[in-house]
Amino acid sequence: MKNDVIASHFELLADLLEIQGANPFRIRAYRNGARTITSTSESLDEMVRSEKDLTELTGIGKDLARQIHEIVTTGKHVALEELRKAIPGGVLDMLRIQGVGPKKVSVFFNELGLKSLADLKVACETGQLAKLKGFGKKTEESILQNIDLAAKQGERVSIAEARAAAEAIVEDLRKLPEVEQVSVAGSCRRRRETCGDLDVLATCSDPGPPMDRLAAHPLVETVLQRGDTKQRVRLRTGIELDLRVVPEASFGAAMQYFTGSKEHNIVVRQRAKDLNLKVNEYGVFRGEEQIAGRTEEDVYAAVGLPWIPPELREHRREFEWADAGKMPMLVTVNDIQGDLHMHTTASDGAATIEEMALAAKARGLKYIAITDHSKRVSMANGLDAVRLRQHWKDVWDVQARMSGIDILCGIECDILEDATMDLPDDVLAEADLVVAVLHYGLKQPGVQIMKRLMAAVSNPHVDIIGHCTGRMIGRREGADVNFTDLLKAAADNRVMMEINAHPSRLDLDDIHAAAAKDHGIPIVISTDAHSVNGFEVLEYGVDQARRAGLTADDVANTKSLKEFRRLLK
DNA sequence: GCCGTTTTCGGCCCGACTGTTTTCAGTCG
Repeated sequence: MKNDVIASHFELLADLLEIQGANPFRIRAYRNGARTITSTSESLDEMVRSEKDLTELTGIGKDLARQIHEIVTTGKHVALEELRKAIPGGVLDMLRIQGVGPKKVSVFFNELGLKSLADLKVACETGQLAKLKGFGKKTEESILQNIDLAAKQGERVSIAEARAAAEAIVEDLRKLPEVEQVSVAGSCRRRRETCGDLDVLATCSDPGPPMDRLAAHPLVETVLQRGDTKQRVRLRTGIELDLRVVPEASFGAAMQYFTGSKEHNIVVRQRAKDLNLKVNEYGVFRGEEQIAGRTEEDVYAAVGLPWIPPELREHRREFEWADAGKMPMLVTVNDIQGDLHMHTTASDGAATIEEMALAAKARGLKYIAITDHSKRVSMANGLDAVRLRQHWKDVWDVQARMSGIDILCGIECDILEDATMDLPDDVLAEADLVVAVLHYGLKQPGVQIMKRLMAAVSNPHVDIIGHCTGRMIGRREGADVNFTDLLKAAADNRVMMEINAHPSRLDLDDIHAAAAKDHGIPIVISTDAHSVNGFEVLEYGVDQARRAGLTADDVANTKSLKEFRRLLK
């Protein structure tokens, strides 16, 4: 059973408890537990079966440990099932409506007996809601307006889409002479894989001009809220954006607050409290006196912390690193010297070997590996042994007439459903670099998926496991990979792990890339470029590596080709 | 429900905006 499944049990339980009006700290305990579970690389299923002590995990106490044990060993979850009996599933859907939270849902269910979004819509249309105590005409109208969007609520957009929109708005606001500073914040600044909404922060003595400017921006569909310092809008794409305007002296504090994550900020504020200080979006205060706030560095310093890179602000290991004085110097795009996964017209790429090499060179890369598909991927015109050997000759020809970049003869070789490789060993042995991947049969049971991955890892010619789960973010679940076993085997067999930089892949994800580092496994960040523009996604891969806390030294393709070759088997 | 190098009980971050209210609750991030 995947960790995410267990975590979703606790998230659902927390939602149901909220509707029941349970102790908010008990609810938070369940949510904290869920967060810990999703950010643990090790499989909880494995931990239970090997009788490890789950309460060693932060936020998992005796009761949650017992419930995890129950879920894993029996497949049941009595606490959750009891609550679900009391509250029909359709009631939970109401939580997705903007402006409707657990308290209101509780009233709808308990006082009006509404059990679904459809019930609620009828109740609004017939004016039943406005008759309730604490409700009025405006609430009714607002619900009617938002109810059809409820299905879309909670949908997240890729980091690429999020950044494109947020950065366009930032650039536009920057043009205003009144605006002093403006920046993207929130999960987009933390470079999460997906964003649920967008956050933009500006400093300006008068919030009017930036708010007016945003409201008139072509990407903006409607203004949802507008107050003295905060404006919320919905973009035409459906995603919502918050603009916060604060005075210059509060910019750092507001950036810190507005970048989050919520969990990270709770720790920062708790630490401030322990020092008899208060942190809010306006600054760090001792009593009435503001002692920091202009820059983020000041804010962190005031609570005894080094500046923490936004990518690490998830309340995972950043405070531990800060306390130990071991905040990692995160890898940057400029550190990358090589790209070890790309395609050409020989399979499904849009550019020739030469065009790809020239484009890579123009981007400052020192070496690349040409890794077209193997034959199993017939729809991508994958290569058999004969075509592949000819292709490599073509690579040599290009190399012979090109200087300033080294080109490796590689292959993206499929790991077939029966756990054999798509090309014979003698062919793989001739390659400079073999990237082994799953493309087909991703829905096979975990046991078979692992048989395939373990076969690839123990193949003497495989150098890298590429996009190891095969997921497509928001569209397709990845394979059921047991990372505890995979990473151990990769470390034992000197196989590297890829972070695929394409914004719809990004696996290894941050959690497992961090675990790979713990195993001493070199990570490669590869673009999987299918055209000369395909190299542009590199930064998304680097961002994922940064979220994993990786330094340049942890990333194999920051090294010179000579040093990189030493990492190969 | 979790947690503890002052604690095994008594805490658990903080503020903006809205709609419904005369002082605040609910929602959101």
